[in-house]
Amino acid sequence: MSEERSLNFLEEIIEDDIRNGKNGGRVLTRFPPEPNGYLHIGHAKSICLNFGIAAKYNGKTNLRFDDTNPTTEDVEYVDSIKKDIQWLGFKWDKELYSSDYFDQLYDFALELVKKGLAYVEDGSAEEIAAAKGTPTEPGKPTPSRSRSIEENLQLFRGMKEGKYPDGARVLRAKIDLASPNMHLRDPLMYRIKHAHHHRTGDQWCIYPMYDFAHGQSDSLEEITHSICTLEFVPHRPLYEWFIHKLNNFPSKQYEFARLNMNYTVMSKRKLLQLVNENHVSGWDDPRMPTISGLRRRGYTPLSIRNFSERIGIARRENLIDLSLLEFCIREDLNKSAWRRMVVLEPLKLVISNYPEGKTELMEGENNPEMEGGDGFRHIPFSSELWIERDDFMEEPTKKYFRLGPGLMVRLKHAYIVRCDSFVKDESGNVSEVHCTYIPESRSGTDTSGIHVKGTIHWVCAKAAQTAEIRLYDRLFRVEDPSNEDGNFKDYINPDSLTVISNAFIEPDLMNPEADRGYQFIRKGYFSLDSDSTPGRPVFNRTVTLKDTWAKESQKS
RNA sequence: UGCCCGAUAGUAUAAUGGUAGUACAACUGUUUUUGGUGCAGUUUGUCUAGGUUCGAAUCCUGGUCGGGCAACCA
Repeated sequence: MSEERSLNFLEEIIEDDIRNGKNGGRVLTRFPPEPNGYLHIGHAKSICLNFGIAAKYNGKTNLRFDDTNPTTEDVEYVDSIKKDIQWLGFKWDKELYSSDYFDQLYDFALELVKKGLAYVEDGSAEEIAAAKGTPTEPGKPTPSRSRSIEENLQLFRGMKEGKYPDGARVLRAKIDLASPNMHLRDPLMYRIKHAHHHRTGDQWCIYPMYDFAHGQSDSLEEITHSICTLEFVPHRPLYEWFIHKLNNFPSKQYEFARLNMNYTVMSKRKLLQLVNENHVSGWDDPRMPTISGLRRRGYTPLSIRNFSERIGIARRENLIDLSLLEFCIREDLNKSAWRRMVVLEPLKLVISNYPEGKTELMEGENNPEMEGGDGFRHIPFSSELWIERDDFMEEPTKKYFRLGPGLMVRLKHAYIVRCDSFVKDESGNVSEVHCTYIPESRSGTDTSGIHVKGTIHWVCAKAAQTAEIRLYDRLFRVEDPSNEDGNFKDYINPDSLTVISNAFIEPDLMNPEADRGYQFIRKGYFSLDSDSTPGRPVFNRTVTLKDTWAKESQKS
């Protein structure tokens, strides 16, 4: 099942650890989101890595919500995160919360205070920052730094008991104010926040900071490999300092480069702005790089897992081509999506030698990539059809294989027709194309001996139903909106959404399956949107088909 | 200009001192009742200057370039 692939650097580390009998060969990872937003494709990379690597080495993965900041977090996010991970196809071992450890973390903090390794700081945020120095100048101690252990104990307990207002005091680790690593200049461990927490309610008014809480949570769970992104590299000495001073389980932190993708943004802060300022309809807008957005867009879990595998894991900054993601979903959907015919921009085609009241039922396989076609459906055919407007040219160019005066095409699953004439309306637009059909050329029983270069899709005008179709394009006009001058929102693509309110669909599509991918032949992959109502389907375009003709015709 | 991380085709990612490979993208050709898919092929690369070595993408030194770090965020 698994093909040969060289190991990434984390797998090498783990195989080394197993070989050396570290942790008795046990592998336990964790995925630790803060529940303050929806998961995006970058998180998917991390999820696939953490769950994938554990599974590969017979280990397990915990889901731990890093919920140490009550003012930004909410159960709405907890629920969406769980749903997204499950949808991607992963099962966590334990569902845990940093807030479950608040008592234990408080005890750890007391222990450090008692060891003289932490102290209560009275200075304001500004005073603390000023005393920290700069990267090129060492910091200076604040008056609080020399407090006695007894006094620290009393003040820290007072903080917990709610004796002080927000911002009045903090607990700091006593490390090294002259360290070249800014994170070691007596980092904050606890701050006062009289805020309601989504799980612990009003039980606490002090909350631990990330650097203190995260490592000790890893330790408490006996996480063996704590994998995070590159911006935490400078935090690692601090991660190790706390574990060492508390003599806790020695979890190890490893870092990899986060995912960046062109034509989108990937930070929660920016995604939140797009939602709050209504540049998109919500976190699950199909243009968003969120997992919920991709799901609604029609992406499959498999395609996202394959994408995560293909982009690789390394420690250098990257900007992945959107085209790779698109390749992954086409690859999956080509094999599974049911083919249907839909006309987005209609033009009437009249077959003059076809009996006027007659209807035939043509057979169309669901998926030609599958053995036996994955079943088939009936498609009504009659003398009047809708075809795509750009499948007719009044004055065809050399390599145009579609309809034009005198030209012949195959109507998919039906007959070959020859264009005899066309009609224009008052404003000069082509309104009807008149053809004759070749009766012996019917699909499957073609004895005409005629070979045509083009095949076009169509929908029977009498039997056609209508649907709303939403066409999506990239959300931003530029590859890396975060790195352009000015605000990233200045680079939003104004044409990222095109709505076709009345496309003609073949009748079978009036009963679409919600979780199925469809390929609208020659147009792209589509999936049913949750805005659909009975009798009024709405389809999202997941991705276009590759279109070498569009490329060719744009050249000239 | 303090500390840390990094640099291999357009984009990613392998090669762990011994033939620079793979995928996507781009381009050819071929097949095809989707200008899709499939198949075959082509183009494009080790940041730089030294050093070690029979041999360097890999090890060492200097430089250049890119990124990160001074939140009571994670």
